[in-house]
Amino acid sequence: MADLRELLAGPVLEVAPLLLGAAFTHGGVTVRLTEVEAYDGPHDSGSHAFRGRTRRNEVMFGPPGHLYVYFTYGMHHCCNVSCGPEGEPSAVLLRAGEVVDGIETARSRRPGSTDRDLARGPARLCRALSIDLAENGLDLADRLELADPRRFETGPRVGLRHAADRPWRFWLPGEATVSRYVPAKPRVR
DNA sequence: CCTACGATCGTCT
DNA sequence: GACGATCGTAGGT
Repeated sequence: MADLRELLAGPVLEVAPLLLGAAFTHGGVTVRLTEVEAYDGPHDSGSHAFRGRTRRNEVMFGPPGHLYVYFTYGMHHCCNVSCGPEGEPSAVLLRAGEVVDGIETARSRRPGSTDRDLARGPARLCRALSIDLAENGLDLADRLELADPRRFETGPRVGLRHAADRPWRFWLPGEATVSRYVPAKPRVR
């Protein structure tokens, strides 16, 4: 198989579906990715990198194959795989997966959850894998085992106010762990 | 099944 | 000072 970093250096819309079915291991738990979203740096008003480089998003500008972790809503972490050539701030958000190894550990991190929901959703996935800001910038070589997704579907991204129309969410058909589509809530007041 | 709401704080303006 | 690439709970159908 070609070098992981080389594969991830391609355009984000080509890299995103490549991650479907991939096994991602961290913190003693392995997840098989079932749903991801593409974020295309400066061309994408939904991207954290749309207004340029900041301290938070600098991993997106670095080499491909590294983890970009951010903290949101005062309580949740979400993680992305940086991709595209160095200097181009694109990334793929890991939205959901199926726990395929270390399930007892994952259960202990999310007490009361059903097995299906352990890594269903970007913040739950980070919780199941014990990922927080300490993992920002982590090199994913040896943690990501790419599969060969023969078939996938695409549709609008979840929960964004801007550029919500772009069909840049990718998922494996028929997977129980794929989130239902929830459009962003309009602001009142 | 579904929709509505609020928690809570780092980041950027 | 405003807002968010979310989630869990509450309550209705």
